[in-house]
Amino acid sequence: MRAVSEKISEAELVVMEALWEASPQTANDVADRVTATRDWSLQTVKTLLSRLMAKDVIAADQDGRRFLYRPVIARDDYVASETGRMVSRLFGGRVSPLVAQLASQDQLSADDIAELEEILKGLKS
Amino acid sequence: MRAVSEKISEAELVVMEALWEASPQTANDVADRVTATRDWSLQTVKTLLSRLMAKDVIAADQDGRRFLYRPVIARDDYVASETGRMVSRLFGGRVSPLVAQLASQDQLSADDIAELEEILKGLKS
DNA sequence: CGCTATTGACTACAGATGTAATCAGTGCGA
DNA sequence: TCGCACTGATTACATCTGTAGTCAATAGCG
Repeated sequence: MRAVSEKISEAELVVMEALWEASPQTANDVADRVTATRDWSLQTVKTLLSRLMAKDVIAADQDGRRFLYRPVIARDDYVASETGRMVSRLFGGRVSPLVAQLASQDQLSADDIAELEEILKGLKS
Repeated sequence: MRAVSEKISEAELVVMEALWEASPQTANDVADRVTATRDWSLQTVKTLLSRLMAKDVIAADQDGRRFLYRPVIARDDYVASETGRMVSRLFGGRVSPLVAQLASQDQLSADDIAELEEILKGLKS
């Protein structure tokens, strides 16, 4: 729904994922989640939260002397916009070359193939 | 084949695309192609060529007092690696959620669907 | 009631990126 | 032969990004 205007950097995305997993969360909660994967300091996570606030992709509600952070954009919306950008940048806006590409790289498991057939069946109805 | 190690930036990619369209080309040729889409100066294009050289993703052969630039990595390889990164970053490495995503956004044309069926048919054999 | 621990805000700083301007070498035309 | 135009190399500089350190306010403990 809401367009994702500001660019979210690689490091910022890690923080977004933590917030998409659960929200709202305090800076400490987010840092705990993030440090499960990345060796970042608490300050680093806080800086990234600030930058995400500045970019208006997350918001915070005061809770005593701390803030509870939450995403403003849905993960689905972000994924949709990123996917669209990539399809247009790399595949001239066509989707099937993308799938052809993945197929040629042997990236498709048998399960993937079965699921894709299901999806297509649904679309043809 | 050759792994795409160095990160290619947005602006650099525009120059890469020009070289993938045709190669080898002089800096001026590249600039001409690039300025069809972007309002960049010749110097900007030359800087980007230098940076791509430093990243070893293009090479240049001397031709008199100028250079003839050419890509070192194939577009297919780049596209494959970028696609893989995106699939793992956004879709947990699974391809079918990607297609499901595109389907849900009505990004799939009838032609796409037909082509996808063809691709799947080929894979099942 | 004053001190300390907690928490957000501000500052830091190097490397990447976008976007050029300027410098310097050299081959070609006058 | 000499200067200029053309071309790559070097330098410039603001912004973004990654990764923190430090400052300042304040709420709760002793």
